[in-house]
Amino acid sequence: MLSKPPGIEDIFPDRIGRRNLIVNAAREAFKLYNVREIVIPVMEFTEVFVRGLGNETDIVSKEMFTFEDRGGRSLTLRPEGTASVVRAYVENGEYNRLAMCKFFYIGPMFRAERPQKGRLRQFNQFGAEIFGSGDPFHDFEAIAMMDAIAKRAGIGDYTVLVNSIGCPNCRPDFVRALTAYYTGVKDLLCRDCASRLDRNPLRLLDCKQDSCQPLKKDAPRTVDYLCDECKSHHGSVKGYLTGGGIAFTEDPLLVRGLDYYTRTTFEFVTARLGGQNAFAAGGRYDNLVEEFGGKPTPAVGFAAGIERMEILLEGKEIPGGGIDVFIVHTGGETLAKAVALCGELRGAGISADMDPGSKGFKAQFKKADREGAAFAVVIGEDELAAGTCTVKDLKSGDQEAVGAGAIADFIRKKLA
RNA sequence: GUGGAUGUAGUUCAACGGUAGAGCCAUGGACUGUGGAUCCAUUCGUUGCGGGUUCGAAUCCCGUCAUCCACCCCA
Repeated sequence: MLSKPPGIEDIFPDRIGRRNLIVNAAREAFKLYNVREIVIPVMEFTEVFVRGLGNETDIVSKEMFTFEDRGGRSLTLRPEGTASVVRAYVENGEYNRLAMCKFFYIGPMFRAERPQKGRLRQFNQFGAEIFGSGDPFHDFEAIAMMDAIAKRAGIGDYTVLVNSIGCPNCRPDFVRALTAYYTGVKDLLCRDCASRLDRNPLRLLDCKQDSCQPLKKDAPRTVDYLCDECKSHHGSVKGYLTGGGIAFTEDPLLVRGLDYYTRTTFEFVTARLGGQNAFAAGGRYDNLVEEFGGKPTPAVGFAAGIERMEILLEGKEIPGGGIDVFIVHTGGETLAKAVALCGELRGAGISADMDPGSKGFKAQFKKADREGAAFAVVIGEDELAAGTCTVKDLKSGDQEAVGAGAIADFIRKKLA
């Protein structure tokens, strides 16, 4: 039997209701926040991600699906959305000359990781990017937007973590202090942290090893090293959040794995995702547009994992999914009538289905029930003779005869 | 990339080295024209795959693949 590659899944109808709930919540919120959809390519020249995310990041150095096209150019299946949106924005003269643009995207991302709970090789994200403003209001807006989406989707018990990792002016000071501190306690570090010290010192703060936890207590804090501008920016973001009624927790240990972030970083975390704890995250990236060859343009954005949000919605009743009408017949001439009625109802905007095979009433009603039909419409010998149909409300069990020509209207009224 | 666990019917799981089974689902019947409840019946398998040990392997061993979980990393 043929099978799918590891970490890639088929999503059958039973999961679609839950996904739509999430995606619709996102679309509604984006509309409310005046954020417009952009469809970005599923693959880019590899350079887009190398330049965008940073050569040293894990994503770029070992998690990308990269291959050569027929012309020998290196292409990569997108591991995230921001780099593509920035590339598209910079490349498109019509949009990048506007003072401000807000975009959102929805679609699959690809990372060659070992799959586990909440972590797939092909997974879906939606995300938003706000270009053209360095104002802390927009940092707030990004967080508030994601918060609104989570709430609309019905996700509870999560925490919003917020931090500032400074800018190119003040971050080097912090990294220097951090490196100095951890070099001093080098012997106490776990294996992974020893390599982080060289590779990516910021991530030392993110270590989950028990033995490394005590070391964090005295480690330098990002917020203590911020320059005046970053400090005031950070303060304003927090002020907006408090004013906007968004509960958040300051987390000086929050650093992100991508190189492009500046100043604000944030994560939406929960304890219900196993080894993974974030279902959405983002931050400010004021230098990326310029990095991509655009004019200096501050920006802020976030991305959310749809499958992770799905996990948080598990066990929740998702309404809907049933059809309006299932048509029951006895074959022969009644089958012809049933087919005609089925087409008529569908044409009238009423969802309808039937089984053309010759089955007993019982089997057909069973099927109507399983399909979640609101009504069963019976066309049998009796109805044929009388020129009527029997309409049964499957919830109440009530049924009544309705003239054959008036079914669509009758159903429509009942559904309203 | 590292580590651990697990692979048996559509699904959830049983079966001491000795005939592969049950619940759920599905299909049909009880109910000749009425679903959800109940009862009854029926269908369903190369025991993931490949080797090995054995008179005999779902069971033990080796390999492999897959899944899950954790690390790493990230949404």
